[in-house]
Amino acid sequence: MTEDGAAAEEAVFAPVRPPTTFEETVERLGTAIRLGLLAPGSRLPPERQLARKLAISRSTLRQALTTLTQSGHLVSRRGRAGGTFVAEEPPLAGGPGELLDEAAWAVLDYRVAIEMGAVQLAAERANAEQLSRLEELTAGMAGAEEFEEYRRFDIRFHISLAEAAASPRLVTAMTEVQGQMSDLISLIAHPTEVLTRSNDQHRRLVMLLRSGDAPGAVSLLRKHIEGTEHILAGLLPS
Amino acid sequence: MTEDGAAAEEAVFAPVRPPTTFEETVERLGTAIRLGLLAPGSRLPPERQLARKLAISRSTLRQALTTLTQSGHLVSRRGRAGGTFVAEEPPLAGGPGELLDEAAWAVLDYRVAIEMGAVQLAAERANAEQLSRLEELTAGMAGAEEFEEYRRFDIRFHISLAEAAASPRLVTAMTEVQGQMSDLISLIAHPTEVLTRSNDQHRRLVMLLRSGDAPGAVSLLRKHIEGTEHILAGLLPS
DNA sequence: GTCATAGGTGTGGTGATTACACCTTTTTCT
DNA sequence: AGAAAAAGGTGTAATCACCACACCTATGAC
Repeated sequence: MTEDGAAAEEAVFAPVRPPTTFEETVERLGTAIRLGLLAPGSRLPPERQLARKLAISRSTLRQALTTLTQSGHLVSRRGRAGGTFVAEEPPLAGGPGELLDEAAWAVLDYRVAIEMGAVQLAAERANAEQLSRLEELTAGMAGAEEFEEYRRFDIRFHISLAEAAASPRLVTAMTEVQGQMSDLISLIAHPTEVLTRSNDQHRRLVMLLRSGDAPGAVSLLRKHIEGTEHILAGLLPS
Repeated sequence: MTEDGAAAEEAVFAPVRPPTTFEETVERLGTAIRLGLLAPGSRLPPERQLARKLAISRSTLRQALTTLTQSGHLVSRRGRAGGTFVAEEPPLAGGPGELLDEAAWAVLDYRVAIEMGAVQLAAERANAEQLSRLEELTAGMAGAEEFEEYRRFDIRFHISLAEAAASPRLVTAMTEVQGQMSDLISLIAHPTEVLTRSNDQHRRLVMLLRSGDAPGAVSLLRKHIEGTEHILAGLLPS
């Protein structure tokens, strides 16, 4: 009883490795692009202005921009009407034979938490406008013809869920989760039947949110997530 | 529709400010001590060894240890049987008139997510041993005579929940959440009736986990958390 | 054709972090 | 008593990330 679980002790003495500002910035912008939060072709704010928003020096920001330019996420044009633009066809997931270590799979548990929390709070707080937006996104998924298009709507749907929860912190967490998920998602096939069924769940979820049925919404969401988990379970490395 | 919610955009361009290694280390160890994860009087590993575990240089670790020593969390003794020890009576919360800005309250939403996720997964995965430990902790709370003692058991209960979910990432997140919560908790009074009622919920929660009733457990937990939230709601700064 | 607005470049300085060598204190063992 | 061992305590120099700032270059709008 005086003994704590081993997991807690491990967490305390686990390696400390804060990311550098440069790394964080690449991660932030790169994720936003890969998730389609920054639309292809759209223009970023001018460097000096963006540096101020991010509260970092222009030099560091430029390091990040250079990295993302070299990786094909961004293109920059000089001159008066120039600027830094999101590439028309940004690279989607990591490289082709990307290594997926055990750590990558740990997101799944974290995802359960973030999504459940978002849905619970959305059921309590979402306003009509936010619910309409969620509905629009399900319509978008229904009309999508390629998986990539579907996936972009799907990502926005889940992030919008966090927005409907009116919690900036959950929006950040959800963005992070979706970014890490996309590596895993790219591993699996997506027959249209699966997508259709998945989108049915999205629609029913919105209905439950409309009626304020938090337990129902949470329970449905858990099932929704389990779908992905079961498919991925067959691919586990260990 | 091409417009994204404003919250997402804000999250992308929000200030980037990664903590330093020194700050992270103080935070980690300090939180562990304040939460009672490192018991008063217990001994930390020798500096060189701890530095290796944390994957940082001894110099940086020593900066953190010095800070925590000056703040009264640690004491160090020299000589062969010396070492660095957790103080017998470490300072609990932040200073007396600690400033609680709006940011401090954002934890509450994040807490909802982490706790709900932990409970859901615990209902799915917890083994008998872990459930017994949770029960022991409720017994500890029942027998506690001072609030501080109760609170220590309470913290361990919630962290053990995350351990029962078998998710290291949730353990880390839960530890972080509990650490940030403790500033808020210290703001409110705790009559014994409230604590008793709260612990009743703990016990019922364990029962639901035993029976594998995830929806029931999650729903109860949400109510459990709401209790704290409602009390705190009256103290909001804005 | 000029000027405003953008990206591109270079310099120097500061603070965080590291590696490494060495000192001091205290217990334990012979 | 004396030596060895194990711990914390100290100092130094190198490196790296980040920043502020000044300046150059390209180019579209008027």
